[in-house]
Amino acid sequence: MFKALDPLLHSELRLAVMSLLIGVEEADFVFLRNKTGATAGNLSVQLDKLQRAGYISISKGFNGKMPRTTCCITDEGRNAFAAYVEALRGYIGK
Amino acid sequence: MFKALDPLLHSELRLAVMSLLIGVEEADFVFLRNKTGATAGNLSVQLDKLQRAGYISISKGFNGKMPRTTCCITDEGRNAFAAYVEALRGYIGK
DNA sequence: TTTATTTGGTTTATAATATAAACTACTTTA
DNA sequence: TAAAGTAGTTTATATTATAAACCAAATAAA
Repeated sequence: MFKALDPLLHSELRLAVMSLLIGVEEADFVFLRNKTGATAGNLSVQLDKLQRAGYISISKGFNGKMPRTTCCITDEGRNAFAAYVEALRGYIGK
Repeated sequence: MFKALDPLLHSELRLAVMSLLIGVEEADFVFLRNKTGATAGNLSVQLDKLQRAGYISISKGFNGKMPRTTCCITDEGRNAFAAYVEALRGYIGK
């Protein structure tokens, strides 16, 4: 009845990030920060966790002279997100 | 887009408890422990938090000679649960 | 030109949380 | 009456989330 909820996704900010990334090809740090309203520090930490989990890939480059961190959801991330949503339904119905 | 998720409900065990309570008149400690698979200690702590938040009411009595803790969701709890589910939809779609 | 200020982050210290282990109090069984 | 079980609570610990502090480079202002 109550399947375990992936603790990596059961986190407000990480879930928001995954939710954003699932709908796009890729997204950069500033975009994610703006959309989520998170502080840069918090976002940095949570992106790192998602990357370590293999749920997203992060690449660093430059936009002109400014640094640019780009994130992209992985297949593993997509699957984990789908499984999380499915598990959640056991808690919230529908 | 991403509404804040009530931290009191964004917790696996507390959410499971609320999910159970929303469907019944009342439920006792042992029932909740069995259904959620939680340890008694963890359940005790989380029920206390839900009560302090006003999301459930707890009454203590006896079943014959054995102690019996009965829980019941409050209107506030119902509303909070509904709001939480609604907010979640902003993250997981549908 | 040097001195703020802004941008795009990371590191780290702290507070909050979740959880199990240890404990209490009582009952039932052998 | 000793041991085991029931129904919990308390508390110690590990994990987490978060913001504050920091860093390096770019740009704007004096």
